Amino acid sequence: MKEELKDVLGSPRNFIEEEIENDINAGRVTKPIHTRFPPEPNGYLHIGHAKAICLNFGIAQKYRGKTNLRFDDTNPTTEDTEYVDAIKKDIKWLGFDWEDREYYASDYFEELYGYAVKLIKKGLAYVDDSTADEIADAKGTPTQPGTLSPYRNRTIEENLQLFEGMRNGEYPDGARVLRAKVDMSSPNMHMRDPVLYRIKKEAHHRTGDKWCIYPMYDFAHGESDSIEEITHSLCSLEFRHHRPLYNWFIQNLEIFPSRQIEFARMNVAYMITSKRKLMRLVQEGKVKSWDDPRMSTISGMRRRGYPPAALRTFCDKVGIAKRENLIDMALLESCVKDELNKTAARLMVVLNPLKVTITNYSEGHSELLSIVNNPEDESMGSREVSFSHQIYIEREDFMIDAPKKYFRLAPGKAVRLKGAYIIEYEDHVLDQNGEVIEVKCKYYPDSKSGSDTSGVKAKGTLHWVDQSNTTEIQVNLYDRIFTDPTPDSHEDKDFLEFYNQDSLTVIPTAYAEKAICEAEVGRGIQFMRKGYFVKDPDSDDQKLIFNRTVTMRDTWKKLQAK
RNA sequence: UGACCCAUGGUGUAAUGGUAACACUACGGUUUUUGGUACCGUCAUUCUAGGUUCGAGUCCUAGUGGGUCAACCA
Repeated sequence: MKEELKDVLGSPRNFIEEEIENDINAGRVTKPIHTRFPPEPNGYLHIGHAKAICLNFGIAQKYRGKTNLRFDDTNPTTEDTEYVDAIKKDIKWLGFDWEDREYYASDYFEELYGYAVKLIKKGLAYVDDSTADEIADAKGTPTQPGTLSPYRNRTIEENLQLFEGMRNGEYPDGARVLRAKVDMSSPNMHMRDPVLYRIKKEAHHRTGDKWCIYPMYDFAHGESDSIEEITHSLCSLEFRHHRPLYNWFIQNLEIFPSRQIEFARMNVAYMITSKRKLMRLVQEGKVKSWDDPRMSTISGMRRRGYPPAALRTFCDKVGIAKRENLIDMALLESCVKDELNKTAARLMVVLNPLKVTITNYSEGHSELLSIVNNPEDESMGSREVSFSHQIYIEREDFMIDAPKKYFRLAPGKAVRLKGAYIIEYEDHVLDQNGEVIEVKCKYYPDSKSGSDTSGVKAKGTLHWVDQSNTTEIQVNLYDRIFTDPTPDSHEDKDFLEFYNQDSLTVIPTAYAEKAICEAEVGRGIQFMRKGYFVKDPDSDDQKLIFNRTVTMRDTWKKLQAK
């Protein structure tokens, strides 16, 4: 193992890789590194899962090992096949492949049952007839030891018979449980005779009615790791206290010694990862669906337009450690912008239009101008954009009384129209309310983009759309969904009190250049000077809808604020 | 009133006993037919107090602060 990985060993990027390399170097692992991603199919994947997915698949990739997808489906009450499909879709979209290793803890129910029998036979497990409350009471508290169950000393034969009776459905739900016989006075609550099996006469999404007893997490998860010969089982910090139990099972069952390593889960400012709270946003109508672009679900971020590559570099840049953290959203957005800057085609869309008439450009005439699609990537070619006597510019790009640092259109000023000509202010028209409804300009015919001989200087460049040749689109402007970076950390307040009422602004009609008709769902586009956008899957031939992924960096806005 | 984990710039991560690095943010500046991008610059006596050592962010002790653990959830 050590020889085969010689080239990747020696530069661990975090404490987990360090531990893995220690294990390899010390000869504690003799097979290729094997990790797993173990979601429970009872909800949709979110940003936190993305981190776990990148970690598990990333480490296996680095050390030339494998990663299993394993559904931790041991609780039929909450789990469903619907989630299985959604989870698989999300992982694939993120760019990872579990190949043929799609496993289910429920596939191991028979084997797990055998393990339980083995523990009983070793005198290390017993059937307990106590009620849930009685068991909880006898458990003690972190500062006080628990007391022994009156059923703790049943004979092996009796336990075997009772456990079989549980499996055969002879007792009602909750009548008995199987518990491990560990240590009721351990300072670690998880070692105080943890429950291994409970009776639940419920249909399971995969095994149907075959079972009426189901294993608990501690018994199912670690043993599944062993069955799959997972070398390193990575989980979050709250499972630290489960580790002694995890190892106790391995030792007493004499099975493959998987190793559990815990890391701090990632918290991102303004994002929540509680399944229950995410569900409330949907149920209480704060968002439209699980994949609403404001949701921190993977499906939400996909619809928002975050490229999978950006999510991967984000998870990578965040790093792995064991301390509490709150990641600045700006880091996520920086990864998104960086990816989109390289890959997104540029287009001009006017969100809030203001008519501009080019007085010296003959009415009825029009021409096609060629504009490059992405200055960062020549291979993306160029497109034709039509130009004529009347165009739209952004309302905010014209001011009657402009401050000195304003580089846009204003009385006495000239600006460059991106890919077209330089125009200069002549006059403007107001309506009865004093609102500007039109600006009249002259253009410099010899200032055409790429062959400018006019010598006219224009400090600013504006995006624009030819009025006679536009496509109308709907634009959804998204902002952060909460007004507080950690909405669920306030003991005295419900997290929904921090719901951002302005998290969605709909622009029913924006004017886009024709090329927008070629936009594809999932492929980010830059609306020049306005931000990155992506076509929403609800679009159809009648109506094109675009979601704002993220805004451009705006130094003018900052300047203005001062 | 127990056990366990953690503590490095505004944020996140690194430095593996040899004189604090990288990224994001913020703030300056250069370039620019996107006020975008790119590029340059500025921003830390490593929670506190002792100790070990020629030398401590790193090891030891105590304190302080934060987190986790008492579901027939995962």
